[in-house]
Amino acid sequence: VDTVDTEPTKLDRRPRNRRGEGARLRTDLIDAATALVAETGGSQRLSLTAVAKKVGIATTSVYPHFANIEELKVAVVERGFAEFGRYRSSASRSISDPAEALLARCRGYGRFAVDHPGHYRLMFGPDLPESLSYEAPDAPGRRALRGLADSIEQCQRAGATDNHDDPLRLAVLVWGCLHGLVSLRIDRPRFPWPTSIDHAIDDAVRKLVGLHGLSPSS
Amino acid sequence: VDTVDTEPTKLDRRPRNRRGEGARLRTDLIDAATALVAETGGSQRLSLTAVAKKVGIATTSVYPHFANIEELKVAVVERGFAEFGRYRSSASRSISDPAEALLARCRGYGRFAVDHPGHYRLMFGPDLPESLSYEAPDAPGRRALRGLADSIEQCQRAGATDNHDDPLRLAVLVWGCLHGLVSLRIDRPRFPWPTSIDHAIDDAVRKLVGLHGLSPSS
DNA sequence: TGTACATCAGTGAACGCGCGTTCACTGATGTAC
DNA sequence: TGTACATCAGTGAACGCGCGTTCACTGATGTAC
Repeated sequence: VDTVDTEPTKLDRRPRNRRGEGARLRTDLIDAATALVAETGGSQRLSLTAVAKKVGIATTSVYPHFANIEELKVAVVERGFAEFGRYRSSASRSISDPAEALLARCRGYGRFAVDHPGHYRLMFGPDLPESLSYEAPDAPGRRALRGLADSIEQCQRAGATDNHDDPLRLAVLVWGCLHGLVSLRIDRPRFPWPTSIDHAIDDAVRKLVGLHGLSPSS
Repeated sequence: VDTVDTEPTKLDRRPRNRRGEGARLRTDLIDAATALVAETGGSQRLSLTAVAKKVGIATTSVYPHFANIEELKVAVVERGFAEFGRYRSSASRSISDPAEALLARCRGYGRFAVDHPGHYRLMFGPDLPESLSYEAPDAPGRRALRGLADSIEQCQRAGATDNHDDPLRLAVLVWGCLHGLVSLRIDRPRFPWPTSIDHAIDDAVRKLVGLHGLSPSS
């Protein structure tokens, strides 16, 4: 039997912001949406209703901050790309050899996907909001790709490979393969993968870029 | 102004099956679900309601044939894998050289994905029904992978490559890369891809398997 | 050859859920005077 | 120093939509007799 005397309080209702601090709710909403994407492993369950419930406000209170879910998704994706960049740059920090740096950055790519599968699917899958969809040359995905091409070009200049194709073309190829390797791992976690994701990435990148003379163990 | 005299007929209502032919509705439902997956480019809009509407029956009439959407999805996916197999085998038919056959089958893989993006996403994405999710060794995806490994092994035996790694391990690597290359093409159709999908697949597979001595143009 | 009836192949109404979106509103609080 | 009030930060009710699922039902038709 429930304790009848407990008043039917609206549970987890969020305290109202002070005057002038209404913008806080905006970041709280992005936090909640980010958490929902992480929890549900995708953007399927990302709805204004679910986000409002998680934050503890009325659904209608979302509207002053975001006109629709799409805008909220964009904010989540932008955060995701920022974190994605940190993964890759921190992976190659303090590595001077360009080939080792390239491999480390690619492993960082994989680690981000494994750590944040929901965000990865949203960022590189079919649900990416229109406004970020790689059409603008300064879209975050395009910038990441240019970074990969730069890293490959460094390898070519340092003589770490005999492949002198267009670095951007090579980068697109490497990107595609990385995407497939990590997508399958996060979407088929129970498949008996014969090697670790790091090993698979190393193997693929070495072969695709034609890196030579490196110790084959990572 | 509408012609008022037209009775409000339930439009597109499907004629009732003859007695004993109730099973026809089952295939009609799979047809409709297949069409919906093809139209919407995924399984998002695949619902009992939508399928029933498309077939022209009451929603409740689906239940005698499928207990839930999951069962319907399974039927759609099984059809998809059958078609997928036809793509790959017809691509390599009448090719005797094992390396050329491997490349042709991989291009067939890509063509299936480009021709049927909705099915491809369902078959290789996170929405695959549990019962088909690659755990059983005889799951259709597992059989396709073994076929790829066989094709690679033929290349090794014929001396088309110097790589003598475990063919299954190589096949998993190639599969991952193929998956990424085609997934990005179908999910980012407006990206300025520098090469055709066929060319990208050829390039990647040659490098990953280490094929040599082939005319580099496909 | 006729007819009763079991069965088949569905229908229709109803319910609750989560969702997006509108509209009028409320109550606290900073600030102008 | 007090107070009126504009504005800020949200609320609550309501609507229609698509969805899954239940339940009792209906009408045609093949078949047993």
